[in-house]
Amino acid sequence: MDLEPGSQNQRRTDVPEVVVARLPQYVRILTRLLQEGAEVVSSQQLGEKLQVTPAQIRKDLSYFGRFGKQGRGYSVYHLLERLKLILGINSFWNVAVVGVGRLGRAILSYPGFTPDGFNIVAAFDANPDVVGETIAGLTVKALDQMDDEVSSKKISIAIVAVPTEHTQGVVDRLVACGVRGVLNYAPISPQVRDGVRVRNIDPVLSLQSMTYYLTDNQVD
Amino acid sequence: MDLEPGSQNQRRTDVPEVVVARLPQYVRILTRLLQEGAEVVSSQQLGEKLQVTPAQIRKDLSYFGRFGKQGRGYSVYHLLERLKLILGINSFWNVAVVGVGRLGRAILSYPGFTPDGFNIVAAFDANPDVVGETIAGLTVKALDQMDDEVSSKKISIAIVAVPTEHTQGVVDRLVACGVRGVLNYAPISPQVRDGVRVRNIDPVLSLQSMTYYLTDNQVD
DNA sequence: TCGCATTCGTACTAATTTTCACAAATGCCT
DNA sequence: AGGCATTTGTGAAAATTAGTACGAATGCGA
Repeated sequence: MDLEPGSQNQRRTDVPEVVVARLPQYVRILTRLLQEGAEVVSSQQLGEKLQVTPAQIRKDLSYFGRFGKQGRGYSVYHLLERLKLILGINSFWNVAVVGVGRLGRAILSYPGFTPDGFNIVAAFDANPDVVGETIAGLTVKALDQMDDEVSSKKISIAIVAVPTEHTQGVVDRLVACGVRGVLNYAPISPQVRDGVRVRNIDPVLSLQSMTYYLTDNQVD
Repeated sequence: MDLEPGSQNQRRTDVPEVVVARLPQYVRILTRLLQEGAEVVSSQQLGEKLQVTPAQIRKDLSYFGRFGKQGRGYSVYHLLERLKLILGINSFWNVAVVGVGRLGRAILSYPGFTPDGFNIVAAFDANPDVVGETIAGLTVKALDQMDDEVSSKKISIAIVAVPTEHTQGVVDRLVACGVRGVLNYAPISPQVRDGVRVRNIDPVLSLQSMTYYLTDNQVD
């Protein structure tokens, strides 16, 4: 079996990260189109909604296979299913939230994770005053229960919202427990071993790259 | 006056966005180095801390001028000052938060914006029950007071944390009031006219591009 | 059934971004 | 003062990413 481009068995490392990063956006639009009752969509229409060229969409999809029909476009339903499969979001992921301060509580109460298949099934905090509290139907556990819970509840992703100075330590413990993906809210970039993935949510960095374009000495 | 590369008067539109997006990270590291008492840093050292190549750092900086000394490196203090000036974060920005639900409250209480020069000076919400409430020292105002407040308090950036279906409308109103930068927390990408900048904070998209690499049929 | 308007998938080309590699400074050490 | 180990800034090369353009399907309507 070989791995020519366009094969469903495309080696995953051959796909540029930028392409992978666009797929969830395609999923978003397709989900909405499906709800609206659309059966077929062209790369042209998709491109308009996403502000990218139709060619880029076709190219992106071609890394994974041939999902369209000439003269017609893509089946909204089938393309959506395939993309979910490719991204691994066709089934649920169990997620732990670590750090139940103000931000952690907002995350636990945020209704946007579950509909997209991310089930928050555990919450941890280092503060004994918080441990035992129930938030959004979950009882907060102590950090030393992480290992047990991660195993028993098959948690592979953690959302980390702890103070900056504790973040690397918490991430290390999570990785030691078997967590393979981390969504970090602290303003640092935790280091992890190969095979573990980190995404950072850092609003200040976003603002700072925006102010560049808002200063007066700009041209555009 | 011409605009050869490396000039401090480099046309801002000639600088790739990826480069601009890296500058705030340089600022982060330099700030820490300054606190730690470092006086000089080489692109080599900077690169190690940021996991990028020294060449990339030198190239990035060269878009804006020549800040280093051969054989020595960069003055931490001076490079930091220059980068802050370039990014427009050498002085304060007044920021409004729109949407005072759970997420908005977490944002209002988040202590990370102020030290980096983003002063939250106003909060708005559509819900009359919330208007008048005081959170983190700010009294929540009604949406129709936005225009007055944005003018009188010289607000140029808004953080929007309202329900998805109201987001585009709120952003439109903000832009009409004169806001030129928007940090949006809803899972859509609001459309704005030229000259207005948007950054989206979307944890679900981050998770979905991560699960791709966590699924079993991967290679790396 | 045939022609035609669409639209995909992809080879090729263009643009962008990163990395390499080296001349030119710099300042430390003897 | 001179040599040497460093390290910058930058052209040129390499790698990556995006866009063009066209042959091959597809299915609708006459």
